[in-house]
Amino acid sequence: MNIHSCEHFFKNFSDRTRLAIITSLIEKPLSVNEIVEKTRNEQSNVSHQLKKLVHCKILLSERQGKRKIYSLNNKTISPILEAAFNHTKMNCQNTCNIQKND
Amino acid sequence: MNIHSCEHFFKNFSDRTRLAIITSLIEKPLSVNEIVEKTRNEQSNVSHQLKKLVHCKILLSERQGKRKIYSLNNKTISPILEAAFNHTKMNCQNTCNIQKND
DNA sequence: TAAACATATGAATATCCATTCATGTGAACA
DNA sequence: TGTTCACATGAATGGATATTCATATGTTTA
Repeated sequence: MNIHSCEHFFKNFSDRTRLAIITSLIEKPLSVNEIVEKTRNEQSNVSHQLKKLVHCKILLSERQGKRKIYSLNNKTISPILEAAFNHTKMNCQNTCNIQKND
Repeated sequence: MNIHSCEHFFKNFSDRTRLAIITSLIEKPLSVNEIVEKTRNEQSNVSHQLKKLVHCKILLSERQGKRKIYSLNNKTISPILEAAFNHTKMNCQNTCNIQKND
């Protein structure tokens, strides 16, 4: 097994803003403005990052009037988040950690 | 669920050299020199990246005489690679793709 | 214990990319 | 149809980090 450009896929998870966006969508789909408010990032920055996440189909988007609703591509993304969470829980207690309810 | 520094964990997978190192170890554990040869990267670069991978316990290491053998922390890492492979197979046919047998 | 082999490390730099700013596009509603 | 709301985009830049180079550390063997 060899890798060509899977790095592009993983790169989406390796940035604080994008991870914040991803986790903000775990509960339910949100509009851009809702993501902006929930993650407390600039709107243009959020849009830039959303574009990358959609490109790798980590997120799906759908227009609703003026708004654009983004959702997690749960079928394949949840297992990755689960697996990553499991790793950090077992190995990275206080270093690289995903925390609940903060 | 909110994220603190899981980005550091994922960052390990988001670099070509580190991904090459990781996949070079899927089949079996290897020494540094073997990884250098298999991935065709500079020895010092490989060492730098190995350090990061070990820090997040993505790899484990064990000294054998002069050599140091690195192995995948398979219990938790395999599921992540599997899940990522599954995502790219289903969604990123020609873009962000993990390919088998080069 | 000196030499050879194997790996690690620090500093320098070169590259990449997240973020910001300014502005553009698109949809709705008065 | 012009104004407001919602989101996207291009260019510029500042900061992070991969890579390289030179050298250090650690391990074995002659």
